[in-house]
Amino acid sequence: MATLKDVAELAGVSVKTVSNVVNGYSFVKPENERKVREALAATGYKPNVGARNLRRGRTGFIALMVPELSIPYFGELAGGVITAAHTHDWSVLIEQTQGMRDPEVATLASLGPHMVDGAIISPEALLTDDLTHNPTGVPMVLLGEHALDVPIDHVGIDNVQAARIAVRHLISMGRNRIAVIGQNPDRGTATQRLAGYHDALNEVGLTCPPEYVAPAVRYHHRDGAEAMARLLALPEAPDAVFCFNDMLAHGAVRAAAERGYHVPQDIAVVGFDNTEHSKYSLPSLTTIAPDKAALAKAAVNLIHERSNGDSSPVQDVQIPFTLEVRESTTG
Amino acid sequence: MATLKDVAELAGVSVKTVSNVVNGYSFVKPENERKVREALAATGYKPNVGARNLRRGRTGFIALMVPELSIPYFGELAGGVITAAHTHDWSVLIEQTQGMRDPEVATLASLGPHMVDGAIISPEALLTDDLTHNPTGVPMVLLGEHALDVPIDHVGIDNVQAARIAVRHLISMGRNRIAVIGQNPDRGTATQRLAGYHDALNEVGLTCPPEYVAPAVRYHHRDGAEAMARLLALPEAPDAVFCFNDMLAHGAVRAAAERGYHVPQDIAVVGFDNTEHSKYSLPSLTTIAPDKAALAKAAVNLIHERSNGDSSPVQDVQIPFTLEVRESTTG
DNA sequence: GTGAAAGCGCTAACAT
DNA sequence: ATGTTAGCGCTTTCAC
Repeated sequence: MATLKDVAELAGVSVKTVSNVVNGYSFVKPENERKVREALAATGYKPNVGARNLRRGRTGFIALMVPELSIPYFGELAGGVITAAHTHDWSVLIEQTQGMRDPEVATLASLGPHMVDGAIISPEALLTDDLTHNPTGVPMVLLGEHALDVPIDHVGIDNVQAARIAVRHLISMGRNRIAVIGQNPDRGTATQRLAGYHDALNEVGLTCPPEYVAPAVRYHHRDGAEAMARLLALPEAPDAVFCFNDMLAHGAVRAAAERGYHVPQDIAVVGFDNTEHSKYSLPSLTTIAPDKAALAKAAVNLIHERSNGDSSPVQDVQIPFTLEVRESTTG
Repeated sequence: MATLKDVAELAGVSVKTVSNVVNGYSFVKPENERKVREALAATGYKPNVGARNLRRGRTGFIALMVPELSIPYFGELAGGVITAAHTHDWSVLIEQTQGMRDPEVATLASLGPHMVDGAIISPEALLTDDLTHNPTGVPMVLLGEHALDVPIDHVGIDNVQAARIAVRHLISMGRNRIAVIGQNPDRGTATQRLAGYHDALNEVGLTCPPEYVAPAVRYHHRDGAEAMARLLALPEAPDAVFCFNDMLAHGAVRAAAERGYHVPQDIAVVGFDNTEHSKYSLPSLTTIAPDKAALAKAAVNLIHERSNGDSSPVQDVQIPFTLEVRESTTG
């Protein structure tokens, strides 16, 4: 592999001159520039990014920490982050945690200024204590979960408001026995979505029996299916369900269908995340659609500003969302 | 950030000793080891991976190039690659190409020994010419598409055989007007799957009218839906469709349902890839299920062997697969 | 405008 | 068993 020195020797100039040409710095005598460019082409020189970054004190990478890339929401998110990162000349390093605390802590500890210029993390089991002191030493932004008392930038949507809108929609469709699937005291977002749900019910004087709040540890299809099965076994089954993500919702729809219930006639279902598949499922899924591209872009930009020395107060960026009304609530 | 030198000074020993302790090399006097460990803890030392790798002549990264991470198959694949890479102390850098040739070529060109120790690439539009001379200079393995005359390791499944098994299944369910969706002369895998399809038909003396071979440029839901719409508009509509991936299949199922066709009663559908969702869709999808974890592991191991100097002949690793029989063909 | 040389943090000879 | 030192490839003062 050709180095700067090789090119310099071939061109008969100093390393500095070659470096200048490569980086487009200062003025180089046209003749020298020509010679350098020829030598560059002849050797097929490619800069050693590692060495360059070692010298510059930056790494050229940002890390993205997610539970699992195989979950469509995180796949879509990661795609957006990669795209956004490219606009700042960053490559993206992806780490998976399975949504478990130990891997999350370990991943954070393994990150550092030597490895990445920043980290975008989507924690699932991390405790507030784990984050009171930024464990990475690089700019960090939190996605989704929002540990309130933590001095770290956050990007997300207004979960309370989003949940309220989702449930209002169900009410407007004439439903009044509305359940939720996904309650989980360890997830801040779940708590927020539950609050929005209660808000919407209260607004119209509806109440919610405690057994209508179905918990879920993971948010996979299976969990949604199991929760739905329990809800439908209740003496008075709900006529609508608000699920805290799309996978829960698809699992719930399937469980309903297996028991002979029609969605939405017998029971309406709303999801959260608007993953690609929800537009094509049978029935297509009504769901809260966060602007994922904006989310990714905001997170990356935040890292960029922070790594350029921006030390303004901790930010909480709100990303817009919409309610996509589809067949699972309108038939 | 504490450096090796800082730790050495604090512990009152040389950098070498600290380095020895950190890397677990040779024998260190117990007393020194203790002092070093204390200093390590006191300074919160973390090795500068960039510098270490610069010195070692490795980067600690492998690249994974895929069309889009938002496509579930690639999300699942990427998850597997990250997991497998960790067993060799590699972090994974993911690049997206949108399945277009220019970004694919550009990405390959941007990779190099300075950036990554190897690359796992899932090309979609790359031509044989782009690969006759490994453009990265690092060990590379091709996934899926298999440009036959290229001197690069390949990992994948036997597409001809898999397609044959899928279509045989359809035949065994009593179907005899079997169409395919996904034909694309630019994709080697499509050609192979089409061959398997024809094989299966020939085995039982069935023929396939040319209009039963529906092309698809991209392999998204929409493309499957459009293709299915055209097939159903045919004077003699098919009674089964073999789709070249699960997204095409889900799109096709939806298009059929929108036109009042029941799957599988009126038309059976088989997919390819077995993405997570296919187990929970309505109807659940019969599909070819490659062992994705094995695929990822094989690809990473190949890179590992090659980067350790293995220069045995080009390999083509076959990964096992199964046919998952579900509701879309058995109702 | 261009060259010489220092040094980013680390590891591997080499010396002790 | 431990210290000293050169150097990975690059950028960047500082002279010229």
